Parts: sequence; structure tokens; C-alpha cells
Amino acid sequence: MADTSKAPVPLTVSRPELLEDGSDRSFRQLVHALFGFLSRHEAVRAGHAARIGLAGIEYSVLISIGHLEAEERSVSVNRLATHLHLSGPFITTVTNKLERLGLVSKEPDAEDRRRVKLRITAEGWRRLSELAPVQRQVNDVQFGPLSTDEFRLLNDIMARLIDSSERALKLQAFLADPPEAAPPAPLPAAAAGKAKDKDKPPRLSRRPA
Amino acid sequence: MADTSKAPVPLTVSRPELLEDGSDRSFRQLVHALFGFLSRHEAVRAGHAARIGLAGIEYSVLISIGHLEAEERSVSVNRLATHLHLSGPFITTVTNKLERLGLVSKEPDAEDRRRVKLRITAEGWRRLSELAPVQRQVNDVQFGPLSTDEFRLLNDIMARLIDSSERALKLQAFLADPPEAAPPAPLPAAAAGKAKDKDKPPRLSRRPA
DNA sequence: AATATTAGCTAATTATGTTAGCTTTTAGGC
DNA sequence: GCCTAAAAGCTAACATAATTAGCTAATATT
Repeated sequence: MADTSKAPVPLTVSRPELLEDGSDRSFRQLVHALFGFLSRHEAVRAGHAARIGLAGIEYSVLISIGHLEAEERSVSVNRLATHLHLSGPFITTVTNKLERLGLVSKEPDAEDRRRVKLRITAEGWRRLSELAPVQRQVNDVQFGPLSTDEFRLLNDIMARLIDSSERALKLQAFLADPPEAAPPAPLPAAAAGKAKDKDKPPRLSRRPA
Repeated sequence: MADTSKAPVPLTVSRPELLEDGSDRSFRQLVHALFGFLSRHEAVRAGHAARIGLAGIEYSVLISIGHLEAEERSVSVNRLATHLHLSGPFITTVTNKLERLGLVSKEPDAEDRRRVKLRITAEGWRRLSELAPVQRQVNDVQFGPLSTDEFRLLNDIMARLIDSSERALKLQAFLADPPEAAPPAPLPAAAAGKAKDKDKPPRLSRRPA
């Protein structure tokens, strides 16, 4: 039964570097593997977090304060929100909880009193130090398969992919919601269901980090 | 002020391949970049999904039915749940919606009538085909930086990392909740508050995919 | 001084899941 | 042939992680 014409869907990628024998099969595989890996990566983070009594995102917020603190004079709520691609109010909620737990301190910024200065407390650092030995064992296993060269290359590739993904998102937003203008469009039949703004104004609300 | 001893936290990884000048700085960077990429990768998927009126996870479920259908005789709810690391009931909810939308059909499996046979409908395939051209442009940009060799290597690395992450998760679970056994312990009184199950039984509930 | 902007907060809501427990079907032991 | 156990999927109730809207206070602009 079934007319199973086996390949009813056109290619989802076209760059020759990403095709094998004209098929996007391994590209689809990569896309899927990325989700698979990243899902496990999150699970590992959740495990580290649980070790010191936190949820995954709470741990991320905590450690990010540390990272930013090392690089910049002071870490504000919005700075952190941007850094993690999360909303301001969400960072407020999480940092409030971390403050209640005594892991983070919030004091008004002396230079701009609208701002809040986020810092990891001594107790916060203590918890992170306590976690490290276990974290180290787990990380060693998780990233065990990487050689020095692969590690460097992966680092490099990820940096480039973040960049290109950003561009892809912009292109996607543009394609979804073209500025209406640029009216040469000589496509006759297509004119029917033209711009309109379709079924779903693809809000593209970039969510977590 | 502040005793800022700058590096209060011990290393989070110890394999020499992942250290540079004895520092885990670039390793931390990689871990963070992976989250950054994940967030954008998900956003791209959400954009593709929105294009055909679906949420990101709905699109993933739809396309996964297609992938599994191509590989196996029949796709059941639980098969899909396992594949995507999601719960059965959640797959039920999503596939019901996709069925209402006419993109997926659910019929009882002839061989085992407890099972439901999931299939993408003609309309479902039509939507995917409709999406492909746009998807192709966006994917070309997102994965544009990859050379043929990098593409192959990344594919390979991801497969290995999924595997090692799985092992890391098991180690993590073990470290968090060691089997109590190793029964040299002849403590009689201890029997009272024995296992207890700690502060947080690091449930490690691996979530999405 | 009046106005606009920025930072952060609270409240309400949404999206994305999960666990518990039920029904139906299949499989296994007797 | 039964009776029990296990498996598949469903519904319902709930949990978590996040958003948007709109408020207040501090700062910047005119």
C-alpha cells in the first residue's frame, strides 16, 4: 500500500559541504544529534546544580555572576539578563531566591542607584568550591572523548556557529515578516497569498539560555 | 577591600586535553558556548515551526514521526517518547493536537491493539514541503561556517559526546546517591537513620530533547 | 522644573513539561 | 479456559520555567 515515494520532502539544506550524495540525511542527523547532546548537557548541569541544592537555571545564574564579575566592574540584573538571553524579571526572581539562600548579595550600585550590584557571597563561593571536585569527575567523563585538537576546534566551531545562528535568526525573521516594501516581486501566482503576515506572526521569541 | 583572591574555585575539569596553562577557563567558555548555541538553535527551530503554525516541540514531534517512520515499521507513542526523551502523556497531548490539525493520523496498530500507529498525513507532508525552501535558506546560513571536514568531524564528535554524556549522567547519579551497600559496615544503631536520602535526591529528571 | 529614559520590581499569564492513576489489551502460568 | 501481571495509552492534576504588562524610583535631557 501507500505510495511511499520515500523522499516526499525537498532538501532542508543546500550547501554542498553539508550534503552527501545529494542527500541531507546526515545534516538532519547532525541537527538531531545537537538536540540530543544539548539535552544531556542540560541534564548534567541540573545534576551539578542539585548537588548544591539549586535548579539548573539557578546554578547558571550564580556562576554567570561569577564570570561577569571577573570581567567587568559590576554586574547588574539587565546585564545578566542579556548575557543569558533571559528576561529581566526572570533574573530578578532567580537572584532574589539566591539572595534568600545567602549565595548572592544585592546592593544598590553606588554610581547609579537605579542599578543593583550582584555579587556572589563568601557562602556562594564556598558552595561552588564544594561542588568542584565532583563536577570535575563528571566533566572529565562527559568531555573525555575530546582530544586537545578537537577541543580547540570545537571551541572555535561553537563560537562561529553562535555567530552564524544569530545571522540565521535575523534572516528567518526577515523571511517571515518582510518589511512589506521591495515591491518588484514579479511572481504572479504567488501574489494571491502575498505578505499578509500569514498564519502566525512568527514571534520568534528567543527563549532560554 | 575584598580579599578577592581571584581564583577561589578549584578546577571543574582535570583532563590535560581540556586545560590551557593549567586553567579551565576555555573549558568553561566551551560549556557556556554550548548553552549559548543551544538557545539559538532552539530559536531557529521555533522559527521554522512558526512558519507552519506550530510550536517548536510540535514541529520536533512531527518531523520525528517522519524520521522514525522511515526507519521502522510503525511508530508508537512510547517509541516516540523514548526517542525524544519526553514522557508518554506529553507525546499524547502533542500528537492529539497534531491530529486535530490534520497533520498526523492515529490508528490502532493492527498487530498490537494497545498500540497507536502514528503517521504523518498527506497534509502533514505538504506542510513540511512548503517549509523546506525557507528552512533551506536559513539552515545554509546557520551552518554556513562549516567546511566539509568540519561537518563530518562535528557529526562524529556529537555522536561520541552523546555517548559520553550518557556515561557522565550515570556517574553523576552514582556519586549523588551511592548504593549505600558495600556492607562492611556493621553499625547496628545506625540502622535507624540509615539511608535517609540526603538533602536532595538529585532526581536528575532529564528533561527535554 | 518638566519630560523622557532606564533599571528593577510585582503580578498575571503562558508554555512546556511531569507524576498518578485509570482503562484496555496482551502475555504468561496454571 | 481462566487469573494475574505487565504494557500502552489516556485523562487529570500539578510543577516549573519562563514571558509580558505595567508600576515605581532614579537618572538624564531639555
